[in-house]
Amino acid sequence: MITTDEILDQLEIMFPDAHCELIHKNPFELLVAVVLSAQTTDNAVNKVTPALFESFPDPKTMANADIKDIEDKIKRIGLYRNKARSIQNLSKSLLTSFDGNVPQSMKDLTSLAGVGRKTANVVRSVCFDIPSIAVDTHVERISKRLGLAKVYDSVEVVEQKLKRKIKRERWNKAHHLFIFFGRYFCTARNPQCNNCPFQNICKKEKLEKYKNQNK
DNA sequence: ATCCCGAGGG
DNA sequence: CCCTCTGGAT
Repeated sequence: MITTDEILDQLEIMFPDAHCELIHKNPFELLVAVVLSAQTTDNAVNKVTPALFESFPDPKTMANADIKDIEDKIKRIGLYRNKARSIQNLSKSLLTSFDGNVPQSMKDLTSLAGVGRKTANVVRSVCFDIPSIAVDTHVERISKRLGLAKVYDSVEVVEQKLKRKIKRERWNKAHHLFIFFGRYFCTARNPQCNNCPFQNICKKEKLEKYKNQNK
């Protein structure tokens, strides 16, 4: 039976430069980019953020902007009304509660508009190098296909199981390895099962059977 | 459980 | 056409 460490070793070989692909120059920009990335490809986010940050480079300008100007800048990605409201309100909170800085604690981060546990984990990991496992659509799917979590586990349970099975010093890298594997190889539709090194342990069929039952 | 919500791929 | 994209708030 393959160990979790061996899975990660294999993924390191396949994706030696797995990293955060959201363009950002500072914690504020990453925070906003991650909020924008909900249910949206990071490629799409990277197309709108340069112009967005040129107009609104910091919490103060973002907080004082006309909401419609923010909406126009991000219209091409989905859920743009909610996201515009979130990043403006989040910017206001950064000014009033955190002296204009992005906080580091889970509690403070998730107090911000549009910031849930997944977004907070990404910011903590990438900006502050705090060991974290952010469970998004890719990490959830990969974890279940590789049998690291049960098909019926919630994202919270998936996070707990990954943290238990993966050495703490590998958490941050493991997250991006799963993202790259899920984004470029073990995709939701038409994954490259033919040349996959994990065929013998894959729970893909089981996961799909479970999902079909519950709809 | 539902809504938000455009763009790109198959 | 249908599915998916680094979810969160109600």
